Amino acid sequence: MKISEAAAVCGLPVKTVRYYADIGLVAAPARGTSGYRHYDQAAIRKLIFVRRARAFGFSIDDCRELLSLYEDRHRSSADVRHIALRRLRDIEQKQKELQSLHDDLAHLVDACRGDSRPNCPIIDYLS
Amino acid sequence: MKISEAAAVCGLPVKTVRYYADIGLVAAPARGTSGYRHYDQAAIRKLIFVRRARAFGFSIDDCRELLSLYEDRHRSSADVRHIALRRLRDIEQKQKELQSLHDDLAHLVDACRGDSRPNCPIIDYLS
DNA sequence: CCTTGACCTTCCAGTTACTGGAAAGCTTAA
DNA sequence: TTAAGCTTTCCAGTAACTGGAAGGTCAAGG
Repeated sequence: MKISEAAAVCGLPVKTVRYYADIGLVAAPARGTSGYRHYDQAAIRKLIFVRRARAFGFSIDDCRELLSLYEDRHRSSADVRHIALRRLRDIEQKQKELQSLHDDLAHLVDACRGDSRPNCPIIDYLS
Repeated sequence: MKISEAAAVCGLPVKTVRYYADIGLVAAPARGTSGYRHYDQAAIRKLIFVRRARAFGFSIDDCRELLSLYEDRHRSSADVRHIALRRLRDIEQKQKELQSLHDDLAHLVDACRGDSRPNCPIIDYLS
């Protein structure tokens, strides 16, 4: 499979697939005489795996670790769980931050008349 | 006030204050013969304003608009409110995304035994 | 056989909002 | 005077791509 077909099958942009090859995340297994990258089923599976992991917000480095665990028949599920739990804590942290931002900002937006006059609690708060 | 004092007063890193000057967000009002930047009270107030706006997650470009509204005695509060509402919608969007990420990931982490065996619902989900 | 268009390659630059660090100039206290 | 501690500019790096240019490859149609 050439890169555009592989990308289409995996649901990733071609540029991204090439980028993943460049950084050694998911290498193309072979190159023909043309110099074109060729992707086999194993590479396709890895690309899909990475797409799903990225959708959870795992970093590229996390994806590297997850991929190597994915490939490792003797992995401990504890290692996988550890990475996932770390990401979960990150998400929860961000949720808390967003929640207070949201509440504060919503309060200000609510208090602002939003008319043609200059008086504005939002500006007041930031001043 | 030289830059390090201004930065300390505003609660910003020196590097950031210099960066804001470079990109024309908050310019230093004057330079002495030494070439040092000097900050007056108006500049200090702008820096603090920007710090607070950034804490709400407003982009640098948003900060530019907010600053110019802050400076404009003839502003309409509607313009301020519009920018804030846009940011609020962004926050809400992100909250929704994080919520579903959280739920899905929490479910998987919960289902994973986290022991020394390779069996792992997290890996299964990503495969 | 030639050309055309679609594909592929590499490489460079830009994105966001800083941050770190090097090399050199200024200031001030001892 | 000299050394510490400020300041300056400039360059590079961060995360994870994305856009675009210049040029090589391939398959089909005339």
